[in-house]
Amino acid sequence: MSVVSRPPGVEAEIGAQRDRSRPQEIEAKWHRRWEKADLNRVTEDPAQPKYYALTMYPYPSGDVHIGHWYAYAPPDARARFMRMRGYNVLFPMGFDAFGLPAENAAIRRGIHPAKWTYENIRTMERQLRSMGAMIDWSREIITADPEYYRWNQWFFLKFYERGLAYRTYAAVDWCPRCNTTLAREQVIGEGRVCERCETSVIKRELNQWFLKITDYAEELLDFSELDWPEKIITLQRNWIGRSEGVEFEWQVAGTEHSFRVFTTRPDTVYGATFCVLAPEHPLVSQITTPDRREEVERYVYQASRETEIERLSAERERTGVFIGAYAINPMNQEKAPIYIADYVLMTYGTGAIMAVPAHDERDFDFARRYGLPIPVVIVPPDWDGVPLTAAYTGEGIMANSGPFDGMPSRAAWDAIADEMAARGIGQRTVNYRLRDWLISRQRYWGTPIPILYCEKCGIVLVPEDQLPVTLPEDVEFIPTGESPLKFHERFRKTTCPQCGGPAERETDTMDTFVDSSWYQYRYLSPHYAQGPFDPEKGAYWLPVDIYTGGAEHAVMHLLYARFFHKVMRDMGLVSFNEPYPRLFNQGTITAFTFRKPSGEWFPASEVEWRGDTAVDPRTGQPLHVTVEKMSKSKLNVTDPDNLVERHGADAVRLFLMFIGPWDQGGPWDARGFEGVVRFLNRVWTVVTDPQPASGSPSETEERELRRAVHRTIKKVTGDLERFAFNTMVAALMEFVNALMKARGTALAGSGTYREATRALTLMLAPGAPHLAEELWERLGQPFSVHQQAWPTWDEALAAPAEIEIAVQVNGKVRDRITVAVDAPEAEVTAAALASERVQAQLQGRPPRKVIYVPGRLVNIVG
RNA sequence: GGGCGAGUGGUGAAAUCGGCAAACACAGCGGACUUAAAAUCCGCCGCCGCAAGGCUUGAGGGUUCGAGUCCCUCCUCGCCCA
Repeated sequence: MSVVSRPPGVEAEIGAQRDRSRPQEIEAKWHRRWEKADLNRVTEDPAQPKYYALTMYPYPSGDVHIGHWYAYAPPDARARFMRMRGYNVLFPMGFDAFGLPAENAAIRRGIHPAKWTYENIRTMERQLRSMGAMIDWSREIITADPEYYRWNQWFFLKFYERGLAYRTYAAVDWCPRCNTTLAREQVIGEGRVCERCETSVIKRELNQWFLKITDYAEELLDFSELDWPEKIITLQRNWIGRSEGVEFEWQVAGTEHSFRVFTTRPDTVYGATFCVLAPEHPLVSQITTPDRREEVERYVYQASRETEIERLSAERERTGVFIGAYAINPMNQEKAPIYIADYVLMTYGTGAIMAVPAHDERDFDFARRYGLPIPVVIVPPDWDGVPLTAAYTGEGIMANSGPFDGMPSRAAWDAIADEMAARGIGQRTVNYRLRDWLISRQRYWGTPIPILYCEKCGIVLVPEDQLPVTLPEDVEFIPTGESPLKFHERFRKTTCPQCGGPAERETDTMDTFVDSSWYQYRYLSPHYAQGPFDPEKGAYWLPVDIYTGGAEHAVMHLLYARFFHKVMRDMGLVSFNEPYPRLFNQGTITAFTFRKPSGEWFPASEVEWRGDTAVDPRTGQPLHVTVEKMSKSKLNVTDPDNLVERHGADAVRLFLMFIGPWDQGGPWDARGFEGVVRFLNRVWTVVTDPQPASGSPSETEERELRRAVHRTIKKVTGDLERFAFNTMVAALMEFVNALMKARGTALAGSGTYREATRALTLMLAPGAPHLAEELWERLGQPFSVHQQAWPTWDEALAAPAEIEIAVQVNGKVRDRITVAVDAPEAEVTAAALASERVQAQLQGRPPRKVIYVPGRLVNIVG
């Protein structure tokens, strides 16, 4: 069989070299010792500066796979580094334990969601321990614990009291597969699919609970206190979608009716030749003339069956129906026919628009289709007066606009807005794309919404002292798609705390993003009973110093948490403005994914490579290869257990750090893993087996090794600070290569060499905590390496005595000269000019200019 | 259609402030050790060229003494929005 290259994506046989440190033994040994010494227990210590390193907690899907390792090992290394630098570091972990997969498992396999979830959590805790993460497990939170979700309910009551939680009947997004409503943020992309299961969502009209995030829209647009990736900020800004405009009123001709429109282009108001109402607009049924009624009703019905994406699609022909009525343009009193069209949505703005065909693309298409006039009111700079072939949306000079003619459109924008305000026609408003946060979920496995419906008193809050409203355990899971809570009589039927009469509980549960909106506070005091967290602990630990996690949460979790935090601030629970002042996103680990010609997924673990072609070994059929996010359904999930078992957690940690920039992610490919295994073996060799030759090393040799030590400390320190884990590992490799050269020489017996191996061990501790601890012990140093001070460097010792300077002639390197590090400029340039190769290039001409970049190069311009 | 990001050896990548492109690895090639292989250790390893030398960071242009890095146009890919 001609297997040419090793299959990527599968953890192949890693060359059978022995791991010299025997990772299986030492890792188990140090797990026991650390546990016994309670090394990772963190307590508040006012004498020490604190550092709260938070990383996004996982959903307990059942196993820690390579993506979790990628998310947790590097931040753990960085947290360890901060601890060695003298900070009291909190690096907590918990589980986002509510959610649908647990419930689906219950329906499919008859396991109770609680049992499924808690068993998964136990497994994942064990795996996280094996990673060697410095997690203080005494602070663990599990959001499915009543002790936790009680505070979700408490927050809900507080939000309600502040007018930030409300119930309304509305058309909302519904996932037919998950059988629940979704928040707008959970409906993804062009296809408008469910964030969890990728099923197309539909609209349903239901009574639902919302949190009023739009009250904070303006403040959420203030990113000035955030040190976040620009990309996330842009996503949030676009999501919130602030637009400034004017809202004004149109009178329906010959009636008492009127409607309001919102426009961002008041400067084009004189060009409005018709108006469009959303088919759902309440006015439609009242102002449609009898002769148009039949056609209008048909159109309204048709539109109701279309999805929002169909209606908004740019490629689609704009259709609509004239409803027989006219509206009066308040600026020039002209009559404009009123249409309904599906491209106007009831959910955005006022559900009605003025249509300016000359200056809006969609209105232009519509006007052309229905033969409506397209008067130009903003003259494009180079316009020759012929009819427009496309809408002109830029700026220009006003025309056909009464008193505003001749003005630049930008100035007319304000002038018309002011005029409308002065005449009482309308006013400037700000419109947001952001909608309120829909939190009702028609599912069992979530936080019950603490609300009762009483025949007499209406909506009644569950009193604070009756919290938590606990989920009943004895429920039946039937695949009807309805929440089991609906059929649980004892849960549903209760008495009203106000009047004592019969009442029914709300059977919807909360979106799990409520849980994650404040979880960082619960870690501080996970069992605190007087509030969501102990304010004394908060005073010490808050705010979070660094938050790490995936970028996929940009407009979900990260936006909700900011909103939640601002409400908490307004409640007086916290005193600062942002929950996560500093954020760093890691990339996604993807995987090679294979499909048969039939389109069926093919398990990545069974693929055979023949050259560059992936084939099914049973049939010899070539497979279609793509790179996808790891997912069980795509059969491309790699789990690192094999590698961990064989080479230890340290090797897996370092490999994941080494493969590339952490914020970049990339396809998983175990080729290259041997590199870190070899590196760790070499570390073991240089530290435990120096093999000194007799005699004493030269002063230069010692100085060079010392220089390597200090240079490496500087490099590794800087790299860890800026999350450059890949170059940190590279720097350590380089350092070990230097030690490898010193090994076996007289240098290996020197104090300098011992200093170097000591520094190496300390610098290895964040990335490879087990091996570092073992080496530390073997160096005869006191337990624990993780409680040592991070090594410091001396700039003078890190600097070389002599440096090589590139000599360029007209920007091209022609020679290199070696000079003393502190050589004065004149000396360096003189040496450069003296170079034979430079002279050859200059051919006797005097240089016109000489540029000297200290320590780097001399550029001679001839 | 709009916004943002990316494109560097056979491969993963490095170059932190406009200053020697390719650090560190993987793969490959050669050598030492070995009866042999693996492992290990040492060396070579962008492209063209016997060499001298020339060329090279998606393509083209510009700014600059000097551009992977800044600016413009275009191509490809990714993400988000429409």
